[in-house]
Amino acid sequence: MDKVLGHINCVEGAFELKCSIFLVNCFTFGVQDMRKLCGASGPPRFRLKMSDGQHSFSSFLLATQLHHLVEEDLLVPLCVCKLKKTTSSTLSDGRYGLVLMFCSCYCRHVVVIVDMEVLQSAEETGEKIGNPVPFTEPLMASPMKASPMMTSPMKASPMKVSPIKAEPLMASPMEAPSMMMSPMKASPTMASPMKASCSSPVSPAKVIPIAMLNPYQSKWTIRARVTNKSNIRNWNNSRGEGKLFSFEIVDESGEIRITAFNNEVDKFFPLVEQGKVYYISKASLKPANKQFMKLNNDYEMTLNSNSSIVPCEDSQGVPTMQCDFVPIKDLADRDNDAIVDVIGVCKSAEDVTRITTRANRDVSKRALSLMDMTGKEVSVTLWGEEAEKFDASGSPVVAIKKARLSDFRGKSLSASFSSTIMVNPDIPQAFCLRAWYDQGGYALDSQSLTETGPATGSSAVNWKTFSEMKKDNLGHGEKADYFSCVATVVFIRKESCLYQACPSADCYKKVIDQNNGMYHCGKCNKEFPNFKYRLLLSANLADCWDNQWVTCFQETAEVLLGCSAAELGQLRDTDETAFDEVFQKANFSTHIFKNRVKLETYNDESRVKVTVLEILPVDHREYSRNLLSSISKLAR
DNA sequence: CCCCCCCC
Repeated sequence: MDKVLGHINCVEGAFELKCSIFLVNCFTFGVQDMRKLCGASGPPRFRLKMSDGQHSFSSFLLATQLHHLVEEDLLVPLCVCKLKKTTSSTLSDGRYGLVLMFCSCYCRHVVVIVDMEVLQSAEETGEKIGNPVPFTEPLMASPMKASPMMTSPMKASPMKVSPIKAEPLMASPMEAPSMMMSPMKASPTMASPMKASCSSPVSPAKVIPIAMLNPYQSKWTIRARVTNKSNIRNWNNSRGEGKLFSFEIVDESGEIRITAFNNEVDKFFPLVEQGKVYYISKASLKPANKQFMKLNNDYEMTLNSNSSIVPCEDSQGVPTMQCDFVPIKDLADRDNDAIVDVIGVCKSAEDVTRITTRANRDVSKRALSLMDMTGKEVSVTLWGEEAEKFDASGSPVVAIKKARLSDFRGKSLSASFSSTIMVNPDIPQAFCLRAWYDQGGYALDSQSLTETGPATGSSAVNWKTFSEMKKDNLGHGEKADYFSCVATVVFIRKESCLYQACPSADCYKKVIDQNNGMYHCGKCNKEFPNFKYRLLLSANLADCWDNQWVTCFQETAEVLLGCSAAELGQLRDTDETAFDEVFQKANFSTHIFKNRVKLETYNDESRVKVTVLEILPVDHREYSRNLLSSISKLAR
C-alpha cells in the first residue's frame, strides 16, 4: 500500500506532498455547490478529497484545464492518480471566497492540481484502500513562514514555448519529491510587490494562483506571464468611444484575459511585454462574456486606476507559453474551425495585399506556406500588422498558437486576433525543424493540404444545385456558407436595379434627393450637387432542378448585364429601348455563379439570402464535371 | 466600457 500511494505531510508550516500518487475518494465540492457559492455565473470548480491510504485530505482543487478528466468520466471516485504538477496555496483569513469554499475543514492549505494522470481506473481499484483518517495540519502561529505560493515542478511539461525571447528553457526538471521547492525559495514572491507598487502601507496581498481568483475577494496578487498582447484599438459606438488593449496571462494554475481602457492604456501599454512575468494586483474581476471567450477562465480582468502591474525578475516556476503542436499532416483529419497550434518552416510567402472585408474594413493579409517533417505543407494567412511585418527571408521556422483551421481550398489556417505568431522561437521543436530542413528537408517534394491557384480543378469548389443548397440548409449556421453553381438567368427585376449613391470615392450610401439640386448622404453627413449610380440587382436563377432569387451588387451586376452602372443609369434616363435591351440580352444567359448564403432575419421573419460574389463564364469541361457531380450525388 | 476573428 505504502508503495502505491503517496504520503501527505506538513513540514515547518509548509504543506508538502511527499509523493505524488493518490486515491481519489470523492468530490467534496461539485459543480452545483460551487455555483451556489459564487452565483449563477460562477465557474464550475472541482474540489477533491484524496487519500494516501493512511490519511485523507480534502482540499485539492482541480485546475480548469483538467476539467476534461471529469467530463470524460476518467477522474472518478476510487481511481488512482499521479499528481504530476501541483501548486500549493495558503489561505489567510481575509480571503472570504476561499475560506467559504474550504470552510468544511480547518486546513489552511489548498493544493491546486495543475497536471495529473489517472493511473488506474475505479473499476480496477474496486474498493477503498486502507482506512485513512482525515489529515490535520498543525496550526501555524506565524504566517511569515508559510509560503504564499509554492510550485512543485514534479515534471517539466513537455512543451514550453517562450513567445519572444529565450527564457532558459525547461530549467532542469526536478524529479524527486524531496527536491520540491522550499518555502524559502518561494518567499521573494511576497516581498517584491510590496516594495515595487509604492502603494499605501497596507499589508501586501498574497500571491495566489489565477485559478483561485474570484470577484468576492479583492486583496490578492497574482504572478503570471504575458502570453499574448494586442495592439491598441479604438472603439466608437452608441455607448461612447475610447481606446483599449488587452493581454492574456498564464501561471501554473490557469489563464485569464486582462483589458485596459483609456488612461490605463497610456499607463500600462508600454510596460506590458509579451513573454514577461509580472505581479498584478488590484484589478477588477467580472464574469467573462462567453460569447467572446477563448481562454479557459470564467472571469476576466479589467485594469482600473488603482491597479498595479510590477515586473517580476524571477520568473521561475511561471510557465512559458504551452503549445500542443499538431503535425501538419494531421490537420487533414481535424474539423473545420478547430483551433490548433502549428509549427513549420516557412517555405514560401505571398506578398502582402490589402483587402476590404464585408464589414468594409481595410486590412492587410499575407499567406505563408508552412511545412513540417510530415512532408506536408499548409497555407496560413496572417492579418494586419503581422502580415505587414512578416519577413520570409531565410525560410524561418514559424510557430503559431491558436490558429484557426478552415476547409477553404482543402485545409488552410488563419491567424486571428487571439493567435500568437512566433518566428524562430527558441524551442526544441524549432531547432529540430531547422536542422531537418537544412539537412535535406528543403528538397522534399512536399504536398500542400491547401489547394493553390485558380485552375487546380473542381475539388476545392463547393458545387451545389439550388435544391442541394436548400436540402443541406446552407446558411443556417453561425457563419455564412459559400457555394458555386451553374445556373441560367430567368428573370431580372429592372425597376429597382439602380440607386443614386453618394459620390464620395468609398461611400456607397444611398443619397436623399433634396429636390433642390442637392443630394444628402447620411453616412458622410454632407450634401453633394451630384450622385453616382450603383447597381443592386435582384435576379432569379434556375438550374436543372430548382430556382432561386439572388442579389448581385455593383461588380457582379455589371458582369451579368455586360454594362457599367453609369452607362445603365444614362440609358435609363435617355434611351428606354436600349435600357430594356440590356436586360433582354442578359436574360437566359448561363454562367458559373459563386455565392454566399446566409439566413437573415427581419422582423421575426427568417429567409435565406443568396449574394452573388463572382460570375464566371461557363467552362464546358467544368460544367460537365458539375453536372456529373450533381447527378452522382442525386443517385446516392 | 471591447468583442474585430477578416479575403479568396
